[in-house]
Amino acid sequence: MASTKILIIDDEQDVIDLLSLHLRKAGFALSMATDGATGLRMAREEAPALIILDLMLPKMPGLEICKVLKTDAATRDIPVLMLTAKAEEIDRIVGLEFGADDYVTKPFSPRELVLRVNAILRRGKGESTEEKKLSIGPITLDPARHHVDVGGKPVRLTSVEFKLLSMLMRRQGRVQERDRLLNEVWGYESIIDTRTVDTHVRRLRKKLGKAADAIETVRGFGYRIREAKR
Amino acid sequence: MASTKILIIDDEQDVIDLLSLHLRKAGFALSMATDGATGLRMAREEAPALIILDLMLPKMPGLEICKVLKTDAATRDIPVLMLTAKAEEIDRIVGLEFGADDYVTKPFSPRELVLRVNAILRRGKGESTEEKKLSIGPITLDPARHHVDVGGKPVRLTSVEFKLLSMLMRRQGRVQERDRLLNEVWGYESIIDTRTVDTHVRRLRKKLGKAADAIETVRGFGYRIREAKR
DNA sequence: CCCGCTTGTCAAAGATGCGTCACGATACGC
DNA sequence: GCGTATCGTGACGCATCTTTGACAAGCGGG
Repeated sequence: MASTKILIIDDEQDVIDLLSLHLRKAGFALSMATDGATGLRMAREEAPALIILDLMLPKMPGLEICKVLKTDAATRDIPVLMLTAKAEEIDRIVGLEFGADDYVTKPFSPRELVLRVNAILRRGKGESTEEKKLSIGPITLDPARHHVDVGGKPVRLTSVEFKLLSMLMRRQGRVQERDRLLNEVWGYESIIDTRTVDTHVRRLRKKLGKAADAIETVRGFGYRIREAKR
Repeated sequence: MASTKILIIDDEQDVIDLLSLHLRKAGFALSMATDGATGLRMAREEAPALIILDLMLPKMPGLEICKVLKTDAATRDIPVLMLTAKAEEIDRIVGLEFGADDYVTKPFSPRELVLRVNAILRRGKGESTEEKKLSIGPITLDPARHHVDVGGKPVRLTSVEFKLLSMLMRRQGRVQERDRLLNEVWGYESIIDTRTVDTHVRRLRKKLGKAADAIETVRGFGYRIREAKR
């Protein structure tokens, strides 16, 4: 990995130190900015491969910066990884579509962060793993538009249901055990009951209607989605 | 799940008891150390898959231990899960970051702890040791998707049957005696009747249909699976 | 401020798998 | 060929896991 450059925009020195440590260890080159204006300038000038952006910044809010980044042609294609304080903010980011490519909630585990960074960069190289529509049987899922339909008819899913379904579809055929789903769908901080997964699976099945049986129960392990038939 | 080893470094007996109880129940093998020096030694000698480290230790502070662990080449790659007493310390830990991979604040919920442990271990495995498909004769077994088929046709196996089959297939050609099967399929120290193995082998054969004879009985010893013919 | 939607929790009901047993079948030693 | 040890088979009750429906708290919108 020939030193991919990452730009960090954050005002807290602790966080910067932490990020630096682990990202350096992972073999990345770094730039830092402690305020939004500087961050934007550096993004344009240095053309980093990825930007890590704190949602809470003095003066200019992170979302605003993200918006600008995604508007400017020079920086539009640079993936943005958001740092957010609370899990609740996640939905707003995803929902309002400010263009962030991923997010990590504070406090985060360093390992998780590096993993995400790598994942995003890999995505960029692979040229469209993320934006691609997924479809299995009659179910079609469009990540970009947060949209799902079954047999051509649109289905309204809630945030959790959507994440759950897209997670299952991305890993189609492979069994996802409950706690894994918890970690990936509900995020790093969750301490919720694993039985809750069942409830949401049930709601999903209900909404999927005739395609409900696409989600198979693997007793003693978890759930998986039926393989696409060829 | 063949007994992954976890090292606990903590001086409070209560905490150790609590951790032991739940981690054992979750199927892990454990080692314990009540002080830092011993902990470090054991980490080097036993090469555990994960270390749970209390931040507050007599004599040597947890952070110091973490630092040493992350410096030593022999232990550098072992993930560390920190136990911290107060939420306020989180920021300091994150800020100072001596390389811990995750942390849990006391008092912690057992469920949360086990969840985190599993999550960390999964991460380590995820990228590197991608589970390989196994196939012998007409039988194909895919660990990732919990799927088996015989001559192209899928076969529905239950949890125990699946584990039993994959164990036999991993050790193809070699005879597996009952006790051994009991230990690996049913987990640590199982107290079930050895005849039970027969029952499950029978069920397996039944489900495998025409490929049933792939499992050979070795009278007086146990079972083995036929070598792959080429 | 109220209302509806979303979401996590819980308990009861339902489904499935698992371990055990008894008995018949088979292999092995003599 | 006989007896004994070992293995295969089918049935059965219990335990566990999953499903289901209902409920309440939280949040946002009108």
